[in-house]
Amino acid sequence: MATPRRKSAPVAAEIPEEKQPVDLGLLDNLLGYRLRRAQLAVFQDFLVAMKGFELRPAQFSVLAIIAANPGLKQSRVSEALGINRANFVALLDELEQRKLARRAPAPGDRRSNALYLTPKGEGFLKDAYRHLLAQHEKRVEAVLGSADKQLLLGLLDKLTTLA
Amino acid sequence: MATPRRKSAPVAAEIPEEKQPVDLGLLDNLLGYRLRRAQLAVFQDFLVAMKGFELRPAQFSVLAIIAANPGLKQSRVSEALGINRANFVALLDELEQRKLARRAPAPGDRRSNALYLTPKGEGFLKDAYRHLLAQHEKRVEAVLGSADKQLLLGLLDKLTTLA
DNA sequence: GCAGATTTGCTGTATTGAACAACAATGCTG
DNA sequence: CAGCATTGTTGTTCAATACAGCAAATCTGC
Repeated sequence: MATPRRKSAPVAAEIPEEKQPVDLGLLDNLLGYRLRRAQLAVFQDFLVAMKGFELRPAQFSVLAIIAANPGLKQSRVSEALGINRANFVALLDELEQRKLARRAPAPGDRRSNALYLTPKGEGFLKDAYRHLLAQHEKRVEAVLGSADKQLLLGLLDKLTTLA
Repeated sequence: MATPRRKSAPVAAEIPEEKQPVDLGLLDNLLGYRLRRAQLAVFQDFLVAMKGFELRPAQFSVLAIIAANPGLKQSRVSEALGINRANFVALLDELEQRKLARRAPAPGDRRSNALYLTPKGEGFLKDAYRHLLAQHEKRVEAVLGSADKQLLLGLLDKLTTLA
Protein backbone atom coordinates (compact mmCIF):
# COMPACT_ATOMS: atom_id res chain seq x y z
CA MET A 1 0.00 0.00 0.00
CA ALA A 2 1.26 3.49 -0.80
CA THR A 3 2.50 5.90 1.80
CA PRO A 4 -0.33 8.12 2.99
CA ARG A 5 -0.38 11.61 1.47
CA ARG A 6 1.17 14.53 3.32
CA LYS A 7 0.82 18.10 2.31
CA SER A 8 4.47 18.59 1.52
CA ALA A 9 6.26 18.31 -1.83
CA PRO A 10 3.38 17.48 -4.16
CA VAL A 11 4.05 14.63 -6.52
CA ALA A 12 3.50 15.37 -10.20
CA ALA A 13 0.85 12.72 -10.73
CA GLU A 14 -1.15 14.05 -7.81
CA ILE A 15 -1.83 17.48 -9.23
CA PRO A 16 -5.61 17.74 -9.33
CA GLU A 17 -7.49 18.36 -12.52
CA GLU A 18 -7.96 22.03 -11.79
CA LYS A 19 -4.90 23.49 -13.39
CA GLN A 20 -4.96 22.01 -16.83
CA PRO A 21 -4.92 24.91 -19.29
CA VAL A 22 -8.24 25.88 -20.79
CA ASP A 23 -8.73 24.93 -24.42
CA LEU A 24 -9.74 27.92 -26.54
CA GLY A 25 -11.59 25.69 -28.95
CA LEU A 26 -13.16 27.51 -31.88
CA LEU A 27 -11.82 30.77 -30.52
CA ASP A 28 -8.29 29.76 -31.40
CA ASN A 29 -8.88 30.42 -35.07
CA LEU A 30 -10.98 33.57 -34.68
CA LEU A 31 -9.06 36.67 -35.56
CA GLY A 32 -11.46 38.98 -33.74
CA TYR A 33 -10.85 37.30 -30.40
CA ARG A 34 -7.08 37.44 -30.66
CA LEU A 35 -7.29 41.01 -31.89
CA ARG A 36 -9.36 42.06 -28.92
CA ARG A 37 -7.04 40.47 -26.38
CA ALA A 38 -4.05 42.14 -27.97
CA GLN A 39 -5.80 45.50 -28.10
CA LEU A 40 -6.76 45.32 -24.44
CA ALA A 41 -3.18 44.47 -23.50
CA VAL A 42 -1.81 47.39 -25.49
CA PHE A 43 -4.36 49.86 -24.10
CA GLN A 44 -3.60 48.65 -20.60
CA ASP A 45 0.05 49.30 -21.20
CA PHE A 46 -0.80 52.73 -22.62
CA LEU A 47 -2.70 53.62 -19.46
CA VAL A 48 0.21 52.56 -17.28
CA ALA A 49 2.56 54.74 -19.30
CA MET A 50 0.17 57.70 -19.09
CA LYS A 51 -0.19 57.44 -15.34
CA GLY A 52 0.30 60.92 -13.99
CA PHE A 53 -0.84 62.53 -17.25
CA GLU A 54 -4.48 61.65 -16.73
CA LEU A 55 -4.81 61.03 -20.44
CA ARG A 56 -6.91 58.28 -21.92
CA PRO A 57 -6.30 56.94 -25.43
CA ALA A 58 -9.26 58.82 -26.92
CA GLN A 59 -8.08 62.09 -25.41
CA PHE A 60 -4.59 61.58 -26.72
CA SER A 61 -5.95 60.90 -30.18
CA VAL A 62 -7.92 64.14 -30.17
CA LEU A 63 -4.90 66.20 -29.16
CA ALA A 64 -2.75 64.50 -31.77
CA ILE A 65 -5.23 65.15 -34.59
CA ILE A 66 -5.62 68.80 -33.66
CA ALA A 67 -1.87 69.25 -33.39
CA ALA A 68 -1.37 67.82 -36.87
CA ASN A 69 -4.29 69.78 -38.36
CA PRO A 70 -4.64 73.07 -36.51
CA GLY A 71 -7.87 74.90 -37.27
CA LEU A 72 -9.67 71.78 -38.39
CA LYS A 73 -13.42 71.92 -37.82
CA GLN A 74 -14.85 70.06 -34.86
CA SER A 75 -17.00 67.83 -37.03
CA ARG A 76 -14.03 66.85 -39.17
CA VAL A 77 -11.97 65.90 -36.13
CA SER A 78 -14.66 63.67 -34.69
CA GLU A 79 -15.27 62.13 -38.10
CA ALA A 80 -11.57 61.40 -38.60
CA LEU A 81 -11.46 59.56 -35.29
CA GLY A 82 -14.70 57.69 -35.83
CA ILE A 83 -16.24 59.38 -32.80
CA ASN A 84 -19.88 60.32 -32.84
CA ARG A 85 -20.46 64.08 -33.17
CA ALA A 86 -22.56 64.11 -30.01
CA ASN A 87 -20.07 62.12 -27.95
CA PHE A 88 -17.25 64.32 -29.07
CA VAL A 89 -18.70 67.36 -27.30
CA ALA A 90 -18.00 66.22 -23.75
CA LEU A 91 -14.62 64.87 -24.78
CA LEU A 92 -13.59 68.24 -26.15
CA ASP A 93 -15.22 70.08 -23.25
CA GLU A 94 -12.84 68.40 -20.86
CA LEU A 95 -9.78 69.14 -22.96
CA GLU A 96 -10.90 72.76 -23.15
CA GLN A 97 -11.47 72.98 -19.39
CA ARG A 98 -7.97 71.66 -18.86
CA LYS A 99 -6.74 74.45 -21.17
CA LEU A 100 -5.18 71.96 -23.55
CA ALA A 101 -7.37 72.75 -26.56
CA ARG A 102 -9.66 75.60 -27.52
CA ARG A 103 -12.64 76.23 -29.75
CA ALA A 104 -12.30 79.23 -32.06
CA PRO A 105 -14.81 80.66 -34.55
CA ALA A 106 -14.32 79.01 -37.91
CA PRO A 107 -13.60 81.52 -40.65
CA GLY A 108 -16.48 81.57 -43.10
CA ASP A 109 -18.87 79.34 -41.18
CA ARG A 110 -20.49 80.61 -38.04
CA ARG A 111 -21.87 77.17 -37.16
CA SER A 112 -18.50 75.49 -36.92
CA ASN A 113 -15.70 75.58 -34.42
CA ALA A 114 -12.10 75.55 -35.54
CA LEU A 115 -9.99 73.62 -33.04
CA TYR A 116 -6.51 74.52 -31.87
CA LEU A 117 -4.14 73.42 -29.15
CA THR A 118 -3.22 75.99 -26.56
CA PRO A 119 0.50 76.53 -25.97
CA LYS A 120 0.02 74.50 -22.81
CA GLY A 121 -1.66 71.80 -24.89
CA GLU A 122 1.26 71.69 -27.31
CA GLY A 123 3.76 71.24 -24.52
CA PHE A 124 1.57 68.71 -22.78
CA LEU A 125 1.15 66.62 -25.91
CA LYS A 126 4.86 66.72 -26.59
CA ASP A 127 5.64 65.59 -23.05
CA ALA A 128 3.03 62.86 -23.16
CA TYR A 129 4.31 61.59 -26.47
CA ARG A 130 7.88 61.56 -25.29
CA HIS A 131 6.78 59.59 -22.25
CA LEU A 132 4.84 57.23 -24.47
CA LEU A 133 7.81 56.56 -26.71
CA ALA A 134 10.15 56.05 -23.80
CA GLN A 135 7.90 53.60 -21.97
CA HIS A 136 4.94 52.28 -23.88
CA GLU A 137 6.29 51.96 -27.42
CA LYS A 138 9.57 50.80 -25.99
CA ARG A 139 7.84 47.90 -24.29
CA VAL A 140 5.89 47.19 -27.46
CA GLU A 141 9.03 46.98 -29.53
CA ALA A 142 10.66 44.88 -26.86
CA VAL A 143 8.15 42.08 -27.48
CA LEU A 144 7.66 42.73 -31.19
CA GLY A 145 10.79 44.11 -32.71
CA SER A 146 10.81 47.16 -34.91
CA ALA A 147 10.47 45.31 -38.20
CA ASP A 148 7.57 43.22 -36.95
CA LYS A 149 5.85 46.34 -35.69
CA GLN A 150 5.91 47.89 -39.14
CA LEU A 151 4.71 44.60 -40.58
CA LEU A 152 1.89 44.48 -38.06
CA LEU A 153 0.83 48.06 -38.82
CA GLY A 154 0.47 47.14 -42.48
CA LEU A 155 -1.62 44.07 -41.73
CA LEU A 156 -3.89 46.03 -39.39
CA ASP A 157 -4.51 48.66 -42.05
CA LYS A 158 -5.73 45.98 -44.40
CA LEU A 159 -8.21 44.84 -41.78
CA THR A 160 -9.48 48.35 -41.25
CA THR A 161 -10.67 48.40 -44.85
CA LEU A 162 -13.26 45.80 -43.83
CA ALA A 163 -15.50 48.40 -42.19
CA MET B 1 -9.40 88.56 -65.69
CA ALA B 2 -10.53 85.00 -65.05
CA THR B 3 -13.88 83.65 -66.11
CA PRO B 4 -16.38 83.91 -63.24
CA ARG B 5 -17.04 80.66 -61.38
CA ARG B 6 -20.06 78.56 -62.27
CA LYS B 7 -21.27 75.59 -60.27
CA SER B 8 -20.59 73.10 -63.04
CA ALA B 9 -17.49 70.94 -63.64
CA PRO B 10 -15.25 72.06 -60.79
CA VAL B 11 -11.68 72.77 -61.79
CA ALA B 12 -9.05 70.93 -59.75
CA ALA B 13 -7.41 74.06 -58.37
CA GLU B 14 -10.76 75.33 -57.16
CA ILE B 15 -11.49 72.50 -54.76
CA PRO B 16 -11.97 74.18 -51.41
CA GLU B 17 -9.78 73.36 -48.48
CA GLU B 18 -12.41 71.15 -46.85
CA LYS B 19 -11.61 67.81 -48.39
CA GLN B 20 -7.92 67.49 -47.88
CA PRO B 21 -7.36 64.28 -45.94
CA VAL B 22 -6.80 64.62 -42.22
CA ASP B 23 -3.23 64.08 -41.07
CA LEU B 24 -3.05 61.47 -38.32
CA GLY B 25 0.06 63.13 -36.90
CA LEU B 26 1.51 61.33 -33.89
CA LEU B 27 -1.26 58.75 -34.11
CA ASP B 28 0.24 57.35 -37.28
CA ASN B 29 3.01 55.67 -35.35
CA LEU B 30 0.94 54.54 -32.38
CA LEU B 31 0.21 50.84 -32.46
CA GLY B 32 -2.69 51.09 -30.03
CA TYR B 33 -4.63 53.42 -32.29
CA ARG B 34 -4.24 51.25 -35.36
CA LEU B 35 -5.07 48.16 -33.31
CA ARG B 36 -8.26 49.68 -32.04
CA ARG B 37 -9.45 50.74 -35.47
CA ALA B 38 -8.76 47.29 -36.87
CA GLN B 39 -10.46 45.59 -33.96
CA LEU B 40 -13.57 47.73 -34.35
CA ALA B 41 -13.71 46.92 -38.06
CA VAL B 42 -13.39 43.19 -37.41
CA PHE B 43 -16.02 43.20 -34.65
CA GLN B 44 -18.34 45.17 -36.89
CA ASP B 45 -17.92 42.55 -39.58
CA PHE B 46 -18.51 39.83 -37.00
CA LEU B 47 -21.80 41.43 -36.00
CA VAL B 48 -22.93 41.64 -39.61
CA ALA B 49 -22.16 37.95 -40.11
CA MET B 50 -24.02 37.03 -36.91
CA LYS B 51 -27.11 38.96 -37.88
CA GLY B 52 -30.02 36.63 -37.29
CA PHE B 53 -28.13 34.69 -34.62
CA GLU B 54 -28.34 37.45 -32.03
CA LEU B 55 -24.88 36.53 -30.83
CA ARG B 56 -22.32 39.06 -29.72
CA PRO B 57 -18.60 38.32 -29.70
CA ALA B 58 -18.48 37.81 -25.93
CA GLN B 59 -21.40 35.37 -26.04
CA PHE B 60 -19.78 33.42 -28.83
CA SER B 61 -16.55 33.19 -26.87
CA VAL B 62 -18.36 31.79 -23.83
CA LEU B 63 -20.10 29.10 -25.86
CA ALA B 64 -16.86 28.20 -27.60
CA ILE B 65 -14.95 27.82 -24.32
CA ILE B 66 -17.66 25.69 -22.74
CA ALA B 67 -17.88 23.50 -25.85
CA ALA B 68 -14.13 22.88 -25.77
CA ASN B 69 -14.07 22.32 -21.99
CA PRO B 70 -17.38 20.81 -20.89
CA GLY B 71 -17.88 20.81 -17.14
CA LEU B 72 -15.42 23.63 -16.54
CA LYS B 73 -16.22 25.69 -13.47
CA GLN B 74 -17.85 29.06 -13.97
CA SER B 75 -14.97 30.95 -12.40
CA ARG B 76 -12.46 29.22 -14.65
CA VAL B 77 -14.42 30.12 -17.77
CA SER B 78 -14.66 33.78 -16.89
CA GLU B 79 -11.01 33.82 -15.93
CA ALA B 80 -9.96 32.25 -19.22
CA LEU B 81 -11.84 34.92 -21.14
CA GLY B 82 -10.60 37.78 -19.02
CA ILE B 83 -14.14 38.58 -17.96
CA ASN B 84 -14.80 39.75 -14.42
CA ARG B 85 -16.49 37.13 -12.27
CA ALA B 86 -19.32 39.51 -11.47
CA ASN B 87 -19.92 40.57 -15.07
CA PHE B 88 -19.94 36.99 -16.20
CA VAL B 89 -23.09 36.23 -14.22
CA ALA B 90 -25.50 38.19 -16.42
CA LEU B 91 -23.74 36.98 -19.54
CA LEU B 92 -24.25 33.38 -18.54
CA ASP B 93 -27.78 34.07 -17.31
CA GLU B 94 -28.81 35.04 -20.79
CA LEU B 95 -27.21 32.02 -22.40
CA GLU B 96 -29.00 29.84 -19.87
CA GLN B 97 -32.35 31.54 -20.47
CA ARG B 98 -31.90 30.90 -24.17
CA LYS B 99 -31.30 27.24 -23.33
CA LEU B 100 -27.88 27.28 -24.97
CA ALA B 101 -25.87 26.59 -21.83
CA ARG B 102 -26.66 25.28 -18.37
CA ARG B 103 -25.27 25.42 -14.86
CA ALA B 104 -24.85 22.08 -13.16
CA PRO B 105 -23.63 21.30 -9.65
CA ALA B 106 -19.88 20.89 -9.68
CA PRO B 107 -18.81 17.49 -8.38
CA GLY B 108 -16.97 17.93 -5.11
CA ASP B 109 -17.59 21.64 -4.63
CA ARG B 110 -21.02 22.90 -3.71
CA ARG B 111 -20.01 26.51 -4.27
CA SER B 112 -19.12 26.09 -7.91
CA ASN B 113 -21.15 25.60 -11.05
CA ALA B 114 -19.95 23.27 -13.77
CA LEU B 115 -20.94 24.63 -17.18
CA TYR B 116 -22.21 22.65 -20.14
CA LEU B 117 -23.79 23.35 -23.47
CA THR B 118 -27.27 22.02 -24.00
CA PRO B 119 -27.83 19.94 -27.14
CA LYS B 120 -29.51 23.02 -28.57
CA GLY B 121 -26.44 25.04 -27.63
CA GLU B 122 -24.14 22.61 -29.40
CA GLY B 123 -26.11 22.80 -32.61
CA PHE B 124 -26.44 26.54 -32.33
CA LEU B 125 -22.71 27.02 -31.88
CA LYS B 126 -21.95 24.76 -34.79
CA ASP B 127 -24.34 26.67 -37.04
CA ALA B 128 -23.00 30.01 -35.91
CA TYR B 129 -19.42 28.94 -36.49
CA ARG B 130 -20.20 27.62 -39.95
CA HIS B 131 -21.85 30.91 -40.77
CA LEU B 132 -18.87 32.77 -39.38
CA LEU B 133 -16.40 30.83 -41.49
CA ALA B 134 -18.47 31.23 -44.62
CA GLN B 135 -18.93 34.96 -44.27
CA HIS B 136 -16.83 36.70 -41.69
CA GLU B 137 -13.54 34.79 -41.87
CA LYS B 138 -13.95 34.59 -45.61
CA ARG B 139 -14.04 38.37 -45.84
CA VAL B 140 -11.10 38.60 -43.47
CA GLU B 141 -8.99 36.31 -45.60
CA ALA B 142 -10.11 38.17 -48.70
CA VAL B 143 -8.31 41.29 -47.50
CA LEU B 144 -5.50 39.54 -45.65
CA GLY B 145 -4.69 36.28 -47.33
CA SER B 146 -4.37 33.06 -45.40
CA ALA B 147 -0.63 33.29 -44.84
CA ASP B 148 -0.82 36.85 -43.60
CA LYS B 149 -3.60 35.89 -41.23
CA GLN B 150 -1.43 33.27 -39.57
CA LEU B 151 1.40 35.77 -39.45
CA LEU B 152 -0.90 38.33 -37.86
CA LEU B 153 -2.13 35.86 -35.25
CA GLY B 154 1.45 35.23 -34.18
CA LEU B 155 2.24 38.93 -33.88
CA LEU B 156 -0.92 39.55 -31.86
CA ASP B 157 -0.03 36.81 -29.41
CA LYS B 158 3.28 38.48 -28.74
CA LEU B 159 1.46 41.69 -27.90
CA THR B 160 -0.88 39.90 -25.54
CA THR B 161 2.09 38.99 -23.39
CA LEU B 162 2.37 42.70 -22.53
CA ALA B 163 -0.49 42.55 -20.07
C1' DG C 1 -34.55 86.03 -53.23
C1' DC C 2 -36.66 82.42 -51.04
C1' DA C 3 -38.38 77.75 -49.25
C1' DG C 4 -36.82 73.48 -48.14
C1' DA C 5 -33.21 70.51 -47.12
C1' DT C 6 -28.67 69.85 -44.92
C1' DT C 7 -24.92 70.72 -41.68
C1' DT C 8 -23.14 71.78 -37.13
C1' DG C 9 -22.76 71.74 -32.31
C1' DC C 10 -25.27 70.52 -28.47
C1' DT C 11 -28.56 68.25 -24.93
C1' DG C 12 -30.64 64.35 -23.16
C1' DT C 13 -31.47 59.53 -22.94
C1' DA C 14 -30.44 54.62 -23.28
C1' DT C 15 -27.40 50.63 -23.78
C1' DT C 16 -23.36 48.31 -23.18
C1' DG C 17 -18.98 47.00 -21.10
C1' DA C 18 -16.15 46.72 -17.43
C1' DA C 19 -14.33 47.67 -12.53
C1' DC C 20 -15.37 47.41 -7.76
C1' DA C 21 -17.16 46.48 -2.97
C1' DA C 22 -19.83 43.65 -0.28
C1' DC C 23 -22.15 39.41 0.99
C1' DA C 24 -23.56 34.49 2.03
C1' DA C 25 -22.39 29.94 1.35
C1' DT C 26 -18.85 26.88 1.07
C1' DG C 27 -14.26 25.03 1.24
C1' DC C 28 -9.50 24.87 2.97
C1' DT C 29 -5.70 25.04 6.45
C1' DG C 30 -3.35 25.11 10.60
C1' DC D 1 -12.45 24.34 15.58
C1' DA D 2 -10.99 29.23 13.98
C1' DG D 3 -9.56 31.94 10.59
C1' DC D 4 -8.89 32.66 5.81
C1' DA D 5 -9.79 31.98 0.82
C1' DT D 6 -12.91 30.91 -2.98
C1' DT D 7 -17.32 31.08 -5.53
C1' DG D 8 -21.35 32.99 -7.30
C1' DT D 9 -24.14 36.81 -6.81
C1' DT D 10 -26.03 41.64 -6.21
C1' DG D 11 -25.56 46.37 -6.62
C1' DT D 12 -23.05 50.50 -7.81
C1' DT D 13 -20.21 53.33 -10.58
C1' DC D 14 -17.85 54.94 -14.68
C1' DA D 15 -16.68 55.19 -19.52
C1' DA D 16 -17.85 54.38 -24.28
C1' DT D 17 -21.26 54.41 -27.75
C1' DA D 18 -25.64 55.10 -30.14
C1' DC D 19 -29.61 57.81 -31.11
C1' DA D 20 -33.39 61.33 -31.35
C1' DG D 21 -34.22 65.89 -31.34
C1' DC D 22 -33.14 70.94 -31.40
C1' DA D 23 -31.66 75.74 -32.86
C1' DA D 24 -28.66 78.29 -35.57
C1' DA D 25 -26.47 78.61 -39.76
C1' DT D 26 -25.64 77.24 -44.41
C1' DC D 27 -26.59 75.49 -48.87
C1' DT D 28 -29.49 74.32 -53.00
C1' DG D 29 -32.89 74.53 -56.56
C1' DC D 30 -36.03 77.24 -58.57
